[in-house]
Amino acid sequence: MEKVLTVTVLPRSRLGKRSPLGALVCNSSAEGLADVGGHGDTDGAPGIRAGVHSVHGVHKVKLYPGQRVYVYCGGQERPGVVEQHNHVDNEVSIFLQQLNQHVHRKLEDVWLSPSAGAAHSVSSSIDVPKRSVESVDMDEIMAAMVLTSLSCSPMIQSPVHGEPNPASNGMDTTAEMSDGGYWSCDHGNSSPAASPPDAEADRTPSVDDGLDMEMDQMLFDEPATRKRKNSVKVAYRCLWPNCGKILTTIVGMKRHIRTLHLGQNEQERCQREEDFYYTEIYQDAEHPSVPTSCGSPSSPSHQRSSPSTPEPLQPSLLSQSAPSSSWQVHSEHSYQAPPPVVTQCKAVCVPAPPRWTPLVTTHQSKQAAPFRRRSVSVGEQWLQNNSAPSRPPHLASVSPPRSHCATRRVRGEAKKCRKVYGIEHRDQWCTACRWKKACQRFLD
DNA sequence: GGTGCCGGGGT
DNA sequence: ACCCCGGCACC
Repeated sequence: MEKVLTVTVLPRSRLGKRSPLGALVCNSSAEGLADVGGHGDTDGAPGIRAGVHSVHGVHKVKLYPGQRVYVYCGGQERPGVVEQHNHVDNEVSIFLQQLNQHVHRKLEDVWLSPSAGAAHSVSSSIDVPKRSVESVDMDEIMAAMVLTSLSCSPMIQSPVHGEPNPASNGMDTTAEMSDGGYWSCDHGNSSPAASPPDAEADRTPSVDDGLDMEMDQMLFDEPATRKRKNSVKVAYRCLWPNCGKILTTIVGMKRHIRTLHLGQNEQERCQREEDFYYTEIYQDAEHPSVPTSCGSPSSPSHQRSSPSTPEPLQPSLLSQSAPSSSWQVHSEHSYQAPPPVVTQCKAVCVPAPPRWTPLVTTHQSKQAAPFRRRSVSVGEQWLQNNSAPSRPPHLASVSPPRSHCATRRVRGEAKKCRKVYGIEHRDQWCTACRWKKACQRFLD
């Protein structure tokens, strides 16, 4: 099944056999959605809880928005409709129609069928499309994927914006952009002219990407995700072309979609289709704006490569990474003299020539590193004078000129292996001496 | 010129 | 990681 999914659904099959997403989608489409709780219910236990899926070795059950579930509330079991399933907390947000209120329950506390009525067929109580597993087709698989992605926070997908990858090429940018567009772009003027289902199909690749990412986040980045989810306000945005209406309740949004977009006669046929036409949006308390920025599609690269954002980042990254790399450089050889010299030399260092002021950060980081004093060789001087000024900053930062404020290690007073053993007993030298490195045996 | 050793290349 | 060596600074 996984194979089918991987090959059929995902254009770029990146899901390995053990891919969590593969497993989830698999379950979502075949068990989680079409056959939740009804499959493998061989022990005949009534009042199946969603969590019982773990009995089948499935640890994550996907409850999709609109799915009918049962929970205990006010001392009795009440039917409700899933609004949101938070995989991270394993918490389900449920709307209880009877009480007209929203509740949050742990997944374990959610029933997929009423506990009353022991012989109640599980599958009959579950509000699922009446289709067999064999009839799982593209639509259903895609639906599973879309629903899965809908139920997860778009914030999860947006971290890319936080740390733009300078090396990302056009392809990457495009993919990410379409992703962002999917989540939050205003459909008022930038929506595709295609009909919504087509639009949905068009988006599928991006959903794939997003899904991939968010699964990674969900499974491997839980703390961060949880932290974020708790601090955001949830709203729902209508994805219908030229609509973009935002409502705070999922029920209201569904009603909006049904009445305004789907129409009454389509209501039956598209029982759950309204799920496809809205998306959750999150408003962070700290950043009161829609998570994924929503630039005009005409200038997609503007967001990422805008000089204001990534550029300041670069120096800071450099200034953070450069020292460590310098440290690494200077300590990479185990035979080298230990750091005592370091503190001494740090104090001796002087700033780099003013010519390099644009690269202040690079030099500052470099300053911290040098261990020794070193004068400029003719060749180096020439390089510095001729090629350096015309060298683009990023190249310079990649391979900065040797810092000539550096100190070359003062020649030690101690005798070295060469002197002690003589060149004829080279095999008795310490390794460092043999390699023409700083003597390890006779430290200064 | 001898020596120490850094930076870099090869495996 | 290990090994080698060109090249430079210092003596």
